[in-house]
Formats: sequence, structure tokens, C-alpha cells
Amino acid sequence: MATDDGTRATKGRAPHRRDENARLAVLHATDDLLVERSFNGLTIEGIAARAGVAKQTIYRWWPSKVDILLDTLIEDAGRQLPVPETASALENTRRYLRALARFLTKDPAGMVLLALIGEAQHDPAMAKTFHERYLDPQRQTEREMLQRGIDSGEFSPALDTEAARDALTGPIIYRALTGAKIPRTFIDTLITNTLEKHLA
Amino acid sequence: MATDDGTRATKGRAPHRRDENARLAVLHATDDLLVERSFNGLTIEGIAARAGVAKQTIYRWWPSKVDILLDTLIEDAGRQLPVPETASALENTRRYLRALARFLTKDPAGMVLLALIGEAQHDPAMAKTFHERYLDPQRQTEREMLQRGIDSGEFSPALDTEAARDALTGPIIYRALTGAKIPRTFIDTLITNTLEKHLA
Amino acid sequence: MATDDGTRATKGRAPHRRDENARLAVLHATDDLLVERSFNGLTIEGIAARAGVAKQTIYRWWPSKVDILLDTLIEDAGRQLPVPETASALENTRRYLRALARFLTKDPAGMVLLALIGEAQHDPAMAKTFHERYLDPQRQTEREMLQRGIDSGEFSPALDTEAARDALTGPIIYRALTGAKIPRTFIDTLITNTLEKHLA
Amino acid sequence: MATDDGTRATKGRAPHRRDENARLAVLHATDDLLVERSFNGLTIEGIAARAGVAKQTIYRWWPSKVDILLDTLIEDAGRQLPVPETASALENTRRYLRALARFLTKDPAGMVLLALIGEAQHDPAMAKTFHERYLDPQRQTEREMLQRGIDSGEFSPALDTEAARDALTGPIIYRALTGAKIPRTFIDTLITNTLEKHLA
DNA sequence: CTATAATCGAGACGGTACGTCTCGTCTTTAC
DNA sequence: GTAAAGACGAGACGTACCGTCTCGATTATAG
Repeated sequence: MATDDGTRATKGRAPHRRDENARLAVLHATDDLLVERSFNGLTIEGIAARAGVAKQTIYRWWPSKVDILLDTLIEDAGRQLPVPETASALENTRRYLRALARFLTKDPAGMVLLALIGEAQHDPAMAKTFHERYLDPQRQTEREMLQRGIDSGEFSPALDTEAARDALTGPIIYRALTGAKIPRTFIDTLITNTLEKHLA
Repeated sequence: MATDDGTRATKGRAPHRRDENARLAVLHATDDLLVERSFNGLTIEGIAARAGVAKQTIYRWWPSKVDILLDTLIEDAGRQLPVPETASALENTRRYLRALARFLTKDPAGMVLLALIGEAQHDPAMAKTFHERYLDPQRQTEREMLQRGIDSGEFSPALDTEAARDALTGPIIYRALTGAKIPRTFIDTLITNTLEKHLA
Repeated sequence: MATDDGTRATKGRAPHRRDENARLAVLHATDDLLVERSFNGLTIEGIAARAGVAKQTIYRWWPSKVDILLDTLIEDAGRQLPVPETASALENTRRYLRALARFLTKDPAGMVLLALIGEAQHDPAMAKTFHERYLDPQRQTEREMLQRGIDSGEFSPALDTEAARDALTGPIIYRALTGAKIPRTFIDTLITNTLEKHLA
Repeated sequence: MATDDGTRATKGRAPHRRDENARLAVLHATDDLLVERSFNGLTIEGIAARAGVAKQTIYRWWPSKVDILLDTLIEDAGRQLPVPETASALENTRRYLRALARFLTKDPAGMVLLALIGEAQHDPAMAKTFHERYLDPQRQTEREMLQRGIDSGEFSPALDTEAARDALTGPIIYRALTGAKIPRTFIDTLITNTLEKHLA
């Protein structure tokens, strides 16, 4: 509300260019339909109808339905999945993994992430975009989270952050992909096994 | 019961004569096309054309392309991914995880598994079948591998086989899903971290 | 009745070759289905199912569904549509045309004839067979009916039997084809207009 | 109303823009293919391919191939088969019947009419549409042609126009349906027999 | 009194066309 | 120059029948 964030929020009516209302209607319709009908039931025509928007308006701004989902994911993940920086590295990691588990199993945006991981298996070109726009930056963020622990002396420099990141997030994401529960103790055990020997 | 030769099945009365050549042609064509064109480029019409088979012949025996892939996966995974039983439980596990990594990154059938995990994110009904026909039995097999270590006294009874299985396979599968390398040291570290404290 | 007509009539049980029960079951099933579902709804598979007969058994004896219909038509038309020979040529003609109108509008076999006339418009090869096996002999029979009137002196030798035949049967068949009623007076007027000036 | 240029149609409000080129391409392709391959060899896929049009474009505007043929028939019959009004009623009738015979035996659109009469025998629902859209109006037009002769005093009021129409057109159409020749003398005889006694 | 040969029910098979769905492009009209 | 509307070419979907082809099993004659 306060300082008007870049896009200008179309107060009253759009000035002349891209219709912000249409953009939001598309993103919300996509989210809703993904939850209701799953990825395979999600079609551009369905999104257009639900959003009350012409198909061409979607194609003007997004190359495919995957790109719409990527946009919602990046917006939502940035908001729902920040890396905590307030406590110790160990505790930050624990909090982050718990948030990740919650995000994947409870948040509709988590379903978007799972769907995109799925689609990456089906389309190599899409996989490339997905890596560039989401997976690689996300991985980098997570490695930095661990790296900060090394830098502060909390973790041993011998810790392989790349390997540790996958040892920690891999089981959580795999459980989400297979619809399995992810209890706190499961996360705690992962952290203990992966990080305890590197604690100073 | 007694002399039961190879084919079995047709005891007493012919099950009305499915063409084994057609069945194999479809499975092989599907495998080939998945590698060549990816899951999204895989069509029933394409499979039929490549296999030299009528579309209806496919629909007669498989409800969808996913079911064809499941059949090839189950056949190939059974062959390529046996649980070793010759060495210690620890060593068997190591060998199994290495075979899994190789299967996922090198074997065409590993690509089938990744594609099916992907599709399970897009279609809940398919996910159910996939769990029943592949994931659940596979998970059970893997848990039994660890359980035999407990039974023989090699692992502590405190080992949670369900959690350990996911801590071991989760990172490997996640790396395969994201196209990352899976070096031996990565696997060895997983095993060490997950199992060492439960070694007798 | 008397001297056993060639086929031998399968008393008790077929002697060795063609199964007369199957033949009749096919003919009856075809007739029934034509009435129930119309020509376009008539399929070899449907006939086989209704007759309780294998598809191959039909193909063994008839090249197509049209040939089955031709068989039933020839059998039924011969029975239902004899040329009367008992009265004067004029009266015989009147009776024949009335029987023709009744056959076409009331008898299921009349529907077979209309269907075959229809199919002849759709398939030139079929039209040829149809002419050879039904239309030409039938036309010949009808011309002979008129010719007998000339021979006996009842009609003038100037009567063009070919043209008269079509002037008489054409309107009746056309009305049947268009589902129109064919009252007696319509037939009587046709006869009067076509034949009266050639009456001796 | 005033300056109305060639295309007209879109007055006031666009009827939402059907592609006239596509429409004509379909009608012509259908005509051509009917002549080349007969009704049974005519397929929607074949028409689409020949017309260079997507199958869906055909289905958007026509429910079936029969409806395409009806459209071509109505357009062509209106053009090729006008009721002459310049001479006496008797002469107009003669000219009309000659044009009808020529239309049925020489004009490709005549083949369309024969095919549709044929198809009406195979499909009751189609027969209904065919009557409503072509046969009934056509019959009405032909009766009016005769009625004008009565009105002008050329024909006796006792003339049954319905019966006379069928007595005249029935034999011509029947001959066309059976592939027979239709010489002028045949038509002249029909006219003489049917109408002479009603001439004033 | 076998065997041989043809028929029969059953139904899988390679095909073709069906009518539907959704894609991504395009064109028109209105604001 | 963006937007709603929607026709268009393209092509895969899953279904219905086509006509051909085994596969046992049945059964009357011919050896």
C-alpha cells in the first residue's frame, strides 16, 4: 500500500500498457486450476476462460503454461520460503527445512514446485529454463546458508555444502514427490546425521 | 505344478492368444521414443507407428502410455536393479545404491522411472497406480534390505528403516531428477552418515 | 416339396458342409437389425453378435453386408412379389403395382430394396451386382408382364414396354423412397394414363 | 441498404467472421471427391485434405458430410434448375423436366442429389433434414409450376398437382437412380400421358 | 474306425476414419 | 497498441468397424 512497488498497481485504471488486472487474474486462475484439476488438467484455454481473459492475452506475455507457473512459483517461493538469518546456522537450517517441508506439503505454491519438477522430466528445454530461473538460484541460496555456518566457524570447512544440501533437501523433496508425510523428527535426524560431525 | 515349463500361464486353456511379438515391439518402441523425444514427445500414435502395430492393439492391452512405461519399468527394474544379498548388509546397501545411481543416470529404464515420478505430479490417479505397482513394492524391498541387517545383528534395532531408506535414496533420486552427477563419494558419505551410528 | 431341392434341407443334422442354422441366423439377424437400426447402423460385427455367429463365418459366405441383403431380398421378393397371371393383363398389372406399393411401404423386405437402391448410389461396384442380380431380372419380369398383354392382343403392339414399365413403377418407387403415401387412386391413375390409349 | 458492396452480409455487426475461402474450398473439394470416389469413398478427412483445411473447420460449420452435400445441392440446384416461366405451362413443364433429366445425368450436382436420395434410405434422421431442406421445397416449387397452368386456365382444375408431379418426376428420377438413359421422347410421352386430358 | 478336411465360435491383429480436444497463430472490432 | 472474441491449420486423442488371420473344437465322410 505504502510506497507503490514498481509496477504501479494500476490504481483506478491502467495507464496504457500491460493490464495488471489481467496479469493477476491469469496467475490466480492458474493457481486455482492447478489445485483443482492438476497439471494435466491445466490448459491455456481453461486459464483464459477462468481468468476472463482472451487466449492471445496470455500468449502475449507467457510462452507456455509452464512459464505462468514459474512466475507464480518465483513470486510465492520468495515470499514463503526465505532463508532465516536470525539464529545459529544449525538452527537456521532446521527452520528452513521445516519451512520447506511445510511449503511442499501444505502450500498450493508447493504443488506448483512439484509440478514443475515433474514437467522438467518430460521436457528438456523446459528443464533448462527451470534450472536457470528457479533451481540453480535456489540451490545457490541454500548452499550460502550452509556456507555462512562455515564462515562463522560453526561448521567445519570440510563440510561439502553441495553434498550436504542434497543430503538434506533430497529426502524432503523426495517424500513430497511421493506424497509421504514429513515429520519433524525425520528432518531432525537428517540434520543430525548430515551436520553433527562438522559442528565445531 | 510339477514340471511347469517357462511359459506357464496357458495351463489347461489358452488365455486367448496375445501376440508376444506385438507386445515386445510396443515396449521397445516406447523405450526408444522416450529416449529420443522425451515424455511429452511420446504419443500412442508414434509408438504404434514405430512398433508397426495398430493403435487399437495398444489400447487393447494398455489404458495409456503411462501404463506401457510402467510395464517396461517393472520388467527392467526387476532385471537391472536386484537387491544384492551376497555380502554384508552394509556392503549390499552400498552396492544397491550404486546400482540405483547407475540405473537412474545411465540406463534408459532409469529415464522411464524419472518420467513416471514426474507424471505422478501431474495426475493423481496415475500416482495411485504408480505407487501400487512400483513405488510401494520397491520401497518395501529396500526396507527389507536394511531389515536383514538388523535381523543379522549388523545394524542396531533402533534403526528406523523407513527414514533411513528415504535418507539414502532421496538424495540420489533428487540428483537424478535435477540432472546432477552422482559420484561414488556422494553415496559413500550418505551411507556413512545414515548408518554408521547403527553399526554394531 | 417333392424332389428335394439341391441343398438337401439339413434334416436332423447337416450332412457335412455349410451350417444352415448359421445361414438363417445371419439372414434373420440382418433383417431385424436393418429394421431396428437402419442401413448405416447395420454392421457385420453387429450381425455376427446378434446371430450368435463368428464374423469369419459371415465373411466365408458373403463378401459384404450388401450381399446378405441381396440374398434376403431375392428370397423375399420372389415370395412376396409374384407377377399375377390369372386375370387380364390390365388387371394383372394393377394387382402387381398394388402389391409392389404394399411391399415397399409395409414389408420389411421392401425396406431392404430401398436400402439397396440407396447403396447403389454410393458404390458403383455394388450397383453393378445389384443390377445383375436383382434390378435387371426384375425389370425383365415386369416387361414380360406387359408383353403378354401385347401378345394376347389386349394391348397395342405400339406400347413401349420399357417406357411404360418405368412410367408405372417409377412414381411408385419414388414415393416409397421419399416416404410418401401410395394410395390406390394414385396407382389407378398411373395405369389409366399410361395404358388406356393402348387398350384394344 | 444503400451502397451495399459485393460481400454485404456483415451489415451493422460482424457475424463473427467465417472464412469464405475455406467454405468454398470445402464445397468444391466435396463435389470433386464425390465424382471421383463416390459417396462411400467420400470422407471428412479426405475433404479436409483436398480443401487444405483443418478437419475442425469442417466440423465447426457442418455436422456431417451429408450436410456439406446438402449445401452444395441447394446452391447448385437453385442455379441449374430454375423453373422456366416464359412460355406456356405445358412448355415450361417440358423444359423443366428436360433440365431435370440433364441435371441428374450430366451435372455433378445431379450426382449429389442421387447420393442424398440414397443416403436418406440409410439414415432416418438425415432423411428428415433432407426433406425439410430440399425435397419439400422442391416439390412445392414443382407443384406451383403446374398450379400456374391451372390458374391461367391452361390446365383443368381437376388436375391433381401432387399426383401429376410424381407421375412426371418419378420415372425420370427412377431412371437416373438406375443409371438408365432418359431420352426426350420418354419425357414427352410422360407429359402427354399425364397432362393431355387436362388441357383446356 | 480312424484321419482328414472343412466349418464353426472366438477374438487378436493391421488398418482407416471417426468426431473431439487443445494447441499456438491469426484476424477483426472496440476502446 | 492492448484487449476480448473466436476462426483457423495442425495433429493426437480414444473409439468403432473393417476385413484378415490364427486358434482349438467339432464332425461327417474317405481311406
